[in-house]
Amino acid sequence: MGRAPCCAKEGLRKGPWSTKEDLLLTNYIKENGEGQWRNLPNKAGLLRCGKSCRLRWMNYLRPGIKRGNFSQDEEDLIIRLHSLLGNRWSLIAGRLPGRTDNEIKNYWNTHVIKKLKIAGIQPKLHKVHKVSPKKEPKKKPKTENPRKKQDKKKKNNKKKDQSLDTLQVVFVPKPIRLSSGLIRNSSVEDVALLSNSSLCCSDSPKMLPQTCQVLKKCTISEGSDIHLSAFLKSPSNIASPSNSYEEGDNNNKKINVITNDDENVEGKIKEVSFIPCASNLLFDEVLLDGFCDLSNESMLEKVYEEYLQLISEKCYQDDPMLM
DNA sequence: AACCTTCTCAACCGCCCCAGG
DNA sequence: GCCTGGGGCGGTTGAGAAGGT
Repeated sequence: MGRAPCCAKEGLRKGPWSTKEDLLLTNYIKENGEGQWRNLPNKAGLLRCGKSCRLRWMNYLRPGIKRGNFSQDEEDLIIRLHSLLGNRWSLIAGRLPGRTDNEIKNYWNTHVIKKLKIAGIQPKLHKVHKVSPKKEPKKKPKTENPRKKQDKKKKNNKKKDQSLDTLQVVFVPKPIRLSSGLIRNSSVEDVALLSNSSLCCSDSPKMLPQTCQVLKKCTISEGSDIHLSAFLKSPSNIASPSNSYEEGDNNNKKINVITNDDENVEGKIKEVSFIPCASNLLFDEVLLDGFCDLSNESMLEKVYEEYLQLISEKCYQDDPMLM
């Protein structure tokens, strides 16, 4: 049995939204708030799919949406965030107040890529490591139509492309979802990977997540609730000199930390700790391998410095929960 | 002016995660 | 543990606009 579509497709309007529809949607949300998108069209008197309503609201009608051209600062920020996060537009959008993921994605695809190419820069390839590789994708019931056929074709091409990519892929860590409470509870020295706010860290400029360059692989048992924290550069607090393997039973949490053998890690890792927390962090593996350009340490440091500066400028000002 | 090509971006689609039953 | 619905995300499309010939 297949999953029911998000809404009955028959008789629904598609395409550009009219002013009247916008008004209906805006008024309804003003009165009743966001959410319940599935039922919203009926209640609001709209002949639209719930998803379509959500998209329209999120991308255009929501208060505080910034329209128009991107400033140079915004563009720089996008480029840097993209180099760190890849195509995770929602994360990038989270750091650009008033900009939506869709807008940033469009801007990237139409403007930034072109600019980078002209400048002779090959935008970094990113591939998000799958959270649960063993999980089979859910099969949908097939009702062949031209669109579906097209999609199939696309899918096949995509598969082919991915297999080609695997040799030159840059792995990006899967974002970790943390509740705001945990962020507040964490030490100011912590460096945390957050889904909602991308890579985040303390406001202490010396606490750079330097270990990205030496941390080869973290394996966390499935279903672990963890808080990845405190990657600090400090010669006086070395976990282990060149190859670190830690296993601990912290509320049944199994932790393996393997550093890159090829790298001289001495003096770079103070601590790698995983603190159980209330949020649901479900992943098998975080790969930081290739996350940064290992061959150029100074460049790495520079990028992080810039990033941290950006975070401190943009993130903490706009995101009180991270304060 | 007419036609063709390229570009832009709003909107759609399928997939996935997560919470709740 | 499985199933289902809600919601969110990223990739892609295609109509209209802009530019070129």
